[in-house]
Amino acid sequence: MSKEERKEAAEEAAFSGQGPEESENFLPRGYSPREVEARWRERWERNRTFTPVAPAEGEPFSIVIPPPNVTGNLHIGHAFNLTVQDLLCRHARQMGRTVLWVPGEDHAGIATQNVVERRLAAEGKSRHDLGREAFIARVWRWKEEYGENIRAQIKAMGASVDWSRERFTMDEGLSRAVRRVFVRLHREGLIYRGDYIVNWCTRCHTALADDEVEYAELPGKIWNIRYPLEEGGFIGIATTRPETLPGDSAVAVHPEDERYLGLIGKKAVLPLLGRRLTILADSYVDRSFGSGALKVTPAHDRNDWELGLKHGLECIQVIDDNGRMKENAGVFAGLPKEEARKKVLEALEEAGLLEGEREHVHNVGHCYRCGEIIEPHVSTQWFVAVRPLAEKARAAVPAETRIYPDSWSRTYYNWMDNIRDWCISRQIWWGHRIPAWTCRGCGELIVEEEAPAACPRCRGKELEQDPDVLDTWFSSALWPFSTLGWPDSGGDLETFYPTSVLVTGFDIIFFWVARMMMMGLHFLGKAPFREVYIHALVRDAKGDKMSKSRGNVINPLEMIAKYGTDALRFTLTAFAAMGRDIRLSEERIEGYRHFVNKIWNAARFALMHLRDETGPCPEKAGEGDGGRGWSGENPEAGLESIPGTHHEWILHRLEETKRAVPAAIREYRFNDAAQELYKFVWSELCDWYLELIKPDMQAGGLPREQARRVLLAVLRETMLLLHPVMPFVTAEIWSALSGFAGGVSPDIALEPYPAARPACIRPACAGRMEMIQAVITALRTIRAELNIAPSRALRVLIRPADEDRAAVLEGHRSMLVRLARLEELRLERKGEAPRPAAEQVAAGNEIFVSLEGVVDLPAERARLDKELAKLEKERLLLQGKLENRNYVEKAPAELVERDRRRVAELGAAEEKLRGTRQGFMP
RNA sequence: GGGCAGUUAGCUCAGAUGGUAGAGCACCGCCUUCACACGGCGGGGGCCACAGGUUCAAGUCCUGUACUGCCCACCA
Repeated sequence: MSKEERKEAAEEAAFSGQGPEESENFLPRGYSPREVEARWRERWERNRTFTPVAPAEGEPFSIVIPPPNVTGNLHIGHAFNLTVQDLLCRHARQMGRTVLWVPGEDHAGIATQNVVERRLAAEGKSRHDLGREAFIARVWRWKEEYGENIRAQIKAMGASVDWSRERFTMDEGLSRAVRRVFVRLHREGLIYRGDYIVNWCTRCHTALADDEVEYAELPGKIWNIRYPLEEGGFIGIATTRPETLPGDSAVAVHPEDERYLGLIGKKAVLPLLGRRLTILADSYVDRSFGSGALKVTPAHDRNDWELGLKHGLECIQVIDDNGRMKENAGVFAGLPKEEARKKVLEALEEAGLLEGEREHVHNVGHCYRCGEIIEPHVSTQWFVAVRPLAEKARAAVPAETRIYPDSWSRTYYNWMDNIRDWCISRQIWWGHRIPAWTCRGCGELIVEEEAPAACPRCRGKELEQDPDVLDTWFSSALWPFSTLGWPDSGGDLETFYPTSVLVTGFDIIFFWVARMMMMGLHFLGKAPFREVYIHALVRDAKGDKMSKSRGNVINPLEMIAKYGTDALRFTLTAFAAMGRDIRLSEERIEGYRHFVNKIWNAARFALMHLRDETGPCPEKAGEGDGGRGWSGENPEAGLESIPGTHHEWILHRLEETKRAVPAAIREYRFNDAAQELYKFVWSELCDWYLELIKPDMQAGGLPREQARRVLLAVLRETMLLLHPVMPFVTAEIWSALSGFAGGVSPDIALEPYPAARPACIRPACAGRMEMIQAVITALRTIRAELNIAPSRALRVLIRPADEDRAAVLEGHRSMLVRLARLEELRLERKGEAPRPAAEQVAAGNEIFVSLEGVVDLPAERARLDKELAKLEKERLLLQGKLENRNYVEKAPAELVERDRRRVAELGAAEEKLRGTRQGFMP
């Protein structure tokens, strides 16, 4: 049977549940995440496991979920985000804190509206065919229909959120909060309405905030155009947008530009239209770019708008909100702007005013929702004057809120320092309608939380509500307190605000984090989070940012289906230290699925041995109805006094891991936590400890009882350590183990973090174990490199380095014999080496493996040469160091001493090996 | 233009307070050892981008260079 065939056969057996062990054990042979996860999800939900009960003493722990788009799909970024939050929540629960994790969804104004509009378009209709009310009703239906989708996906990740507190940005409570905030800011003069040049999407037909515009470099052209001067001659102007020419209201040059000094204050004539344009001076103009003269079009360029304000220029709109030329564009009226560009150029050409063109790459803004090129557009919009809010928000970091990693603080400050007023009105229908009404009678503007019955000034009844809705981020900005009940006080708001930590990607630091800080501080007087953890952004295969609407999302559900949620979560956790740019590879998830399976099988092994044929055993996995002790005694008591280096060692390592993991989590070093766990479980518990107790298990009697007690304790606590990262497999195993541990809770999610056992911290013992491991590894290496069949037992002489080591090795004779497969082991400090023999030095001990009957002299000679070279290289390196007087004098004495000992050891080892090699010469 | 990251094994990436380089996958050899072939044991593979500097000692600190990526601003 080939390797492949065997693999297939094994998979088949596991899949069909027909594995050879099936009837012998109560955990199936292979871990099948699908079934286990469904069962625990259902159970946690049914039992409301994650609804916090009355706050215990001590500080509660709370997180509000970054709300995903209600009709969106979970992408890998969400999966990562959720994993981190869930890890923190589950860990905090273990630490005894009252934990609230609030779930919810965002109405995602433009994105959701776009989706529904696309649907309509497929039916050949537009939103205008339905009318506002019917359209909104349709979006709500869509939301009801598809909202369950994202909810199920959050559940699939194992997120321990409290579903009884789920919120939606458009639900009644949150909408009330939105109106309250709007009205209050308006009364405080921090919300105002005005004309402004905004980023306009001619397709979405709405204004966009600056950070909703995405820039992309596109090849374009710069045209040089001659503007005739009133007094004769020309002035050369460079432009990338000739179609805006009809909207020019001035020409600008640099005040110190010698070429144009004489022209300042004079007039130029606008080509094709003949309007007189003042030539003004402003230091904004870059003398070195183009001709150094600039046409000023306040209505269609951000910078020109600023210039226009400064110099009191006329603002002439020539492109309408659909991207077509208006009537005042003369002969170009009615043309789409792209057409107009061609026509303008043709006309200039004809008039002999086009001097030339050249290639030019420039950054063009695009709508982050639909990708359409953004048109600067002057219109009446609502704004938040954010300066006063931003000052407070800036000062709160790091005093009130610490940002991790700290480097992001700088980005945060930078943004706060350069902040511009926030345009919050959007010309769409899906969202929070702006609570402002205009009186038809007297024109009074009324801003109220609820629709007023009549105009307070003229008593008129004809009031018209502002048609616009608020930027989605406006309601998002209130999320940390609106979800906790604000504007009502008390309750959750009192208990859980400020929240403990916000977990989010850096891509929405400005959109969201900064604004939550501003609103939280302004309305509650406290920053909304004590800490902000900024994690890496998961990008798609090409390294592009994934976004809700761009459609380049990767579906983690596929990964879950293939490898299980725990494998995905562990992978993401192991990734979580990289500052940025995560590109998730499927192979890696697959690799960690092996880890999950390894854990599962370690548990199967334990259960097999824990089953005491003289005592009770649980009936079934997953139900854990045992409740009876497995051998009468409290299995946890007196672990530290169980003799046996292997027991002491694993308990010692367990204690170290128990300390290291929370330390890493506290500092958001999730990858370190994952690595620590991985190494402990696989390389130590499975590779060594489980092998070491097999003889104990076979021996029966007291050794077996002792091994079982240690194994049970270690495995249970290991499950607790793993649980925040891998909730499902640990819950299942915990439940299966619970029958052996004296009637404890079968739900690991409610278990406290294991208490430290100071008596089990024994570094000296760990050192002994490591020495034995080194000897065993040396023996295995000899076997492997000399191609000695695994079935062949070895005859070995070990010359221990000293009496201490001799005693330790003697004390673990059976361990050595078993794990290195020996048939004879002599431990003699002066023992005579067998000839021929393979030799190796491990931890100072000289090891000889008799090669009688397995002679492969050339192989052994080659091996010895390799070994010698390795030793010599290391020795020379260290000797070089020690010959350096500076090193010897300045480095810590213990380090120098260590190196000296090592050199001596190496020298001795080399000498021994050389001696042996002599014997191998042909 | 300004700022910030990254550059470590074939690939994807870890390497906190400076002390002889690690993981996963891939690769090579042996093994159907009674938890696991999603496994076991062993192995090969890296002058840690480059150039200087600080230090007894630098992947790790400093300066500069070269690529790559991101963020912010934007030049008509």
